Amino acid sequence: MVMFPHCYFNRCIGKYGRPLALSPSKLKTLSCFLFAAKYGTPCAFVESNTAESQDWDPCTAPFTGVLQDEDLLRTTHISSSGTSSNSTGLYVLDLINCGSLEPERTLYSKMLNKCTYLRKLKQGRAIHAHIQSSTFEDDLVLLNFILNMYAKCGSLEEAQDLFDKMPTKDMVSWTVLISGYSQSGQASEALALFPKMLHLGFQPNEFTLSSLLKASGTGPSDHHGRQLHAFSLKYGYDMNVHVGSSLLDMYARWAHMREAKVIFNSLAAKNVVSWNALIAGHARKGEGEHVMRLFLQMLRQGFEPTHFTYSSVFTACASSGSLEQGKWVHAHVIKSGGQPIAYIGNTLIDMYAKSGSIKDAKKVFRRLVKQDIVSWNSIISGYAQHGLGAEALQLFEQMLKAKVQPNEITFLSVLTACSHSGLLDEGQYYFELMKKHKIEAQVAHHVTVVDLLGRAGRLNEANKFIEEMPIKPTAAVWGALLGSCRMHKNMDLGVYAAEQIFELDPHDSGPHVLLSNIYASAGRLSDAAKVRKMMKESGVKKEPACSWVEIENEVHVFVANDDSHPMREEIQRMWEKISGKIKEIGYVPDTSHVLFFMNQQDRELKLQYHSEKLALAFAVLKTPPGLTIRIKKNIRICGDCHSAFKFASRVLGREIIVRDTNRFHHFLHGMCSCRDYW
DNA sequence: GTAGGGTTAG
Repeated sequence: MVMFPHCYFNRCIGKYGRPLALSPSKLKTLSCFLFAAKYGTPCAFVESNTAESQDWDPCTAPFTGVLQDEDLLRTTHISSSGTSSNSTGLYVLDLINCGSLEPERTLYSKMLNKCTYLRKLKQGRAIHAHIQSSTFEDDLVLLNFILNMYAKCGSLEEAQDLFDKMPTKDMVSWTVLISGYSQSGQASEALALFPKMLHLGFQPNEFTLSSLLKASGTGPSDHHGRQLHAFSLKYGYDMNVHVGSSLLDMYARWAHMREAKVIFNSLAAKNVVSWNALIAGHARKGEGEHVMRLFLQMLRQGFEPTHFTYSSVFTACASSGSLEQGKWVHAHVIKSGGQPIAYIGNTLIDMYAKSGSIKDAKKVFRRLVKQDIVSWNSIISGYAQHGLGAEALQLFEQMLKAKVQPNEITFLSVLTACSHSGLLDEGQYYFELMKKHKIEAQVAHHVTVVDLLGRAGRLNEANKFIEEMPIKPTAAVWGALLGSCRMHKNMDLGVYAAEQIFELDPHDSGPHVLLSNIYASAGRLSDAAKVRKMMKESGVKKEPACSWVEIENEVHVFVANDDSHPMREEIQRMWEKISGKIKEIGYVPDTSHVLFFMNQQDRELKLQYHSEKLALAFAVLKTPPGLTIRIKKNIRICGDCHSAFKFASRVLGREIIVRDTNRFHHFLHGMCSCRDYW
């Protein structure tokens, strides 16, 4: 390499345009540039962290970075770990024509790697162009670097193009392309390369297999994954910890947890990734207890959880609503210290919101160093689920002020907030606002608008809205209308909506029950019976209702009419006590939500043992007076329980929070936060 | 020397 004369350092200028004197001592801390490409764009600089004043030689110092900007090049100090900061504040001007330096091959590769890591496609392209006019034009290793740069920067077209034109390819070339497709979500393209490479005589290695397996975890069917599994077994790759982890992750993504577990157990050497993949699989299925068990097991075996682990654990806590467990794990994160809160902050917000503590969710949100789109969406959605519509809308406006671009999820949360708080005008306003932000309304957005109009009693408008939808209405859209018809006792439109649903999704029990209830409350008992019969004949089954409460870190599950609980007699006595007290202050059992063909007494009896009531009675037995009771349900709370809980919050003098599949209900002083919208 | 696996909002 040509020696780089020291006078070139004078071309470096400081932050405010003044020449920057780079004394040998400064060279120790500041970076200086070494190379400028003919085209002016790509530049590398070296960090003199190994330098010792005069002995330091810029030509032999290790490369650690690439200059980033185009014309006026502002260098970003890049530490050897690859993270960047602006600490040097060094500006470099006019690097063009500073010499006819011919870069070394390693220089190209280092620069390409930095472009790849920093996702600098433009600079990468310039380096590619430069290489094409050099003697390294056909260098396989350098071409692989370039290929990797295009693939990682998301330009799969350029990657594929280069791959096709490469005079020779090796396993790395194939793996780079496969992983590129796999990482950019183009699973089918990645998987299609597998037979091609076999055909050309290339044997996938552990790297290739991992990438292919990742693709099959998100691909169109688990068929490819099983094929790859067989291949791994044949060549003994299944024992490799990387391939093994990928295999287990692939099965976990297909929710084949039994197979995932078998692979996990068979792994001689497990690592954090294997644990994370297994935990994430169970977390995706909402198996909270299982996740907690695995997490503890992992700790006991001396593995250090990463932010991936915590994210999955919090996701699991969010879906089971285990506030105590979530808090415990949160404390564990803080105690263990090492985990950057930024990575897991968003899952924490979600966990607290879904476990019923919106206050803690807000606290975490406020403390985040940087609030990104996911943070905002999580907190807005949290407020929406708790029926705090005004607060959710306020946050949304704050988000716009903070110049964070909302996406379709943001708007869905905003619309849900309006729907859960009965804010009709606001809902319509924000639905229109989506167009301004160039976000296309999806089915889910339309559902919330139908819901909003329907609840407000504007059923015909809601129907008209559905008719004029630019996309095909789904069962969920008609379901929103049907629910509103039930609420406002509009039988004709309700029947019409139900018919649409039965065509689109004949196996859902919800609409059948709603329709039969609509008939029943209109006095059309024979029609109601017909719907029930239809349900029975077509094998439509209702999901068994259950509720659960968490007491002292343990989850207790209750099923309707459950008489298997060891404390059932005490629980029943407690409910009777509560029931007596609330009847005194005006509670009247609302039997219209129960099967209409029962007599009044049977209906009341049936209602008494609704799972949420059992859960409430149990919680009252097991917790000190005054403490907030948190109950979770796997279906929506029924009208009678809703009414009973309002009275119960008064006679018990404590807050009861119920999370159902739709939202949160905070019962306090005889009222509910949903203001009877649910 | 270049290639691989694990999170988050609906």
